[in-house]
Amino acid sequence: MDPTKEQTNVWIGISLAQRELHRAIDRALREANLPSLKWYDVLWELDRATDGLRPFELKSLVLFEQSNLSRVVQRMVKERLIGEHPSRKDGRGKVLMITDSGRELRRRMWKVYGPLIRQNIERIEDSFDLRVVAGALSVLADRKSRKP
Amino acid sequence: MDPTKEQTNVWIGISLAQRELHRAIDRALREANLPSLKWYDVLWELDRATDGLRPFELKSLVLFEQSNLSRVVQRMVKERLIGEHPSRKDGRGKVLMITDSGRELRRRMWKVYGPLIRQNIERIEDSFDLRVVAGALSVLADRKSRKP
DNA sequence: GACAGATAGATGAATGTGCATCTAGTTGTC
DNA sequence: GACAACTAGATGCACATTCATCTATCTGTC
Repeated sequence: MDPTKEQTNVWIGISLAQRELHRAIDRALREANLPSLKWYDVLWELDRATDGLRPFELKSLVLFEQSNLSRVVQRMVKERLIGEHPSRKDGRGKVLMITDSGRELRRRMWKVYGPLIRQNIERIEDSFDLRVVAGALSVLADRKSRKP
Repeated sequence: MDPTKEQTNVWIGISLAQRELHRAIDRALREANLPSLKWYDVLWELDRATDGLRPFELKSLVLFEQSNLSRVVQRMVKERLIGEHPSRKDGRGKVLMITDSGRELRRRMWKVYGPLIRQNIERIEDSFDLRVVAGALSVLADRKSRKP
């Protein structure tokens, strides 16, 4: 059945806001000679995960396509930002760990990325409760909460 | 300066929700042998604009890169979904108009797209006010409201 | 009205992305 | 323990996207 006008507006809002901000951030990173947002996502998740992550785990955190993640990882390994170690538990798999230079790159990227998040999101803070907005979005991002 | 935790959560929510829903919708369209969401966006804007649109106007509605829009339009013209007419007012430009078969394709796409919007967004409706969420997002999507 | 800059749109080359498919290893079931 | 079904990850291919330019036209200023 057709969505309501409000439902449609939420979806359009998500689409356009993401397009606009993503582009602004990626542009700023590029201008600072830094890699793109996707690499940041990977570095961030691996930096948090103290025991490393399997690619399939990483994939469900960052919501990349599997084939795409596979190639991103290859490039990042080549740049020595992350390291690969064969998985002890699963002969098919490997464990990804961030390297020191990966950690350092993430920090440098954050110096560009962080302020842009702040500048952009704080524009709505006076009129809207960020916790409400974030709460709604996090439900939508969660595939598991979808009905079958 | 660093963003707050809530600011970051909003941005992450936008990113992940968009990635997840966009992929689900594009997949459903592909399974129904229909073109991707981007084409829908173009068809929709041209269907609303009774006098047609110049590519640069369309671009600021759908937030595509100019070079990309230029090629998307080329493909859609080749498929006879939209028509090009030289602009009478501006020798550099052209005016895009949707064709009947473009209108019809949009209707068929909506039959897949619409229900997916509904199913996904209505999941948050009980807990959140959609007008609030949409309002916040629309501010973020609007480049003009950004401070310099 | 001539010229400098701005704007509309197209395009070559490089890169990214997605789907389909492949291989290798794993888990269950009998 | 053998075999079928499943999962992790890689890769060929086609296509989409981006950046950097380019051309043509337009607009403002003197």
